[in-house]
Amino acid sequence: MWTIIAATNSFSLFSPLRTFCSLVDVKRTILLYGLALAVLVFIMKIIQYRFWVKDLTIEFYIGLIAVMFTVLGVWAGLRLTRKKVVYMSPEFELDQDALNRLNISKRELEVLQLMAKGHSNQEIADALFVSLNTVKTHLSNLFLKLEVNRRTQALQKAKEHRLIP
Amino acid sequence: MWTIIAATNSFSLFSPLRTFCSLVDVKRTILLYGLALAVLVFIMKIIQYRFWVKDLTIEFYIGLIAVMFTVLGVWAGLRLTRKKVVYMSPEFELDQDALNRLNISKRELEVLQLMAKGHSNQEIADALFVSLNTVKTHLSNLFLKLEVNRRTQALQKAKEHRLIP
DNA sequence: CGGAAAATCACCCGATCGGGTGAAGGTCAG
DNA sequence: CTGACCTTCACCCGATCGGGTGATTTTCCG
Repeated sequence: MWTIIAATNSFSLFSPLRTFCSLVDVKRTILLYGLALAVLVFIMKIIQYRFWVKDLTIEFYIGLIAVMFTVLGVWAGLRLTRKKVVYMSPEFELDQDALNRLNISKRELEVLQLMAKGHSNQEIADALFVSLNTVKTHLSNLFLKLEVNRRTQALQKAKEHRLIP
Repeated sequence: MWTIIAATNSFSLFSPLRTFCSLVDVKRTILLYGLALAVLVFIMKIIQYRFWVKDLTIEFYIGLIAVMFTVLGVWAGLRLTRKKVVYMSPEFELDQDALNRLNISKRELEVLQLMAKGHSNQEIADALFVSLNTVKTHLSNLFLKLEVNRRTQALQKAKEHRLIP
């Protein structure tokens, strides 16, 4: 669970990694379903032989199976659709036109995205393996292109232009 | 389905109304579970008498019930937690619960909202007719309550808590 | 009424940010 | 090849921000 969230945070730009995580989810779900069936049969055997009961009512079986698979269904359903919760803004798509219109370079966009996450200039520099001065230069150019003079204003404008979620 | 979404959208501030909706949801879920059980028994009867089969294998029963209640579980789970999905809608509404939970005062919220618009501390002070020091105090308290130490991080957190759009 | 919480303001200090200038190397189209 | 553009980095300096402490007044609830 934590790894999934972390991965989503760190690599939200990489769809291949996201697909990989989903596959793992499905696999785990299938495995757990099999496990549940086995447990179910095991419980029935225990009940039958442990208490010398040969014929439990059909209603009991139905109830047992129903409860178990309802729980499993709820769990699986939530797990397989948890993406929607994590991604918070489902239908965000980078406005490529705005990028061209404002002449914002690839590197500047990266800095912008990290800034939007609340990182300081030093943290951005560390994340991109460049010096603090470089980040400041990129940000200065960004502020010029966005026609702002504060990072919070930049975030506002960038959101309006659909450059960040 | 659509009515539920509409209701959740329109009245997300009114806990009583939301509770009412939830109760309706639960009631409907219980009703549908009963219905499912009835349908299940009905299907079994049909299978037994329609095809002149007296003793279906226990595995068949298990499979049938499992599939049915898995589907039902997924459905119920998604339905009862659909709130999270609804929250993603673009329309913004202040989360009053979060305000109380985080102990954020009215004045602090005003400062937060102005900060979110990209204003500097001095501009916020001018807008609220208070001194720069006051704004700084409010922001310090906000940062404590939001557990951040930068205004951009505060914006992130505030957005997560649905305190700002 | 009394106390808790909120709102207001002040001062200090170090860290960060914003703005300006300059420069070196790489890429790529004309 | 050459010029435009991107990327990288450096230095400087003033403004702003963040954090801490302390204080007074106002508001509001028990």
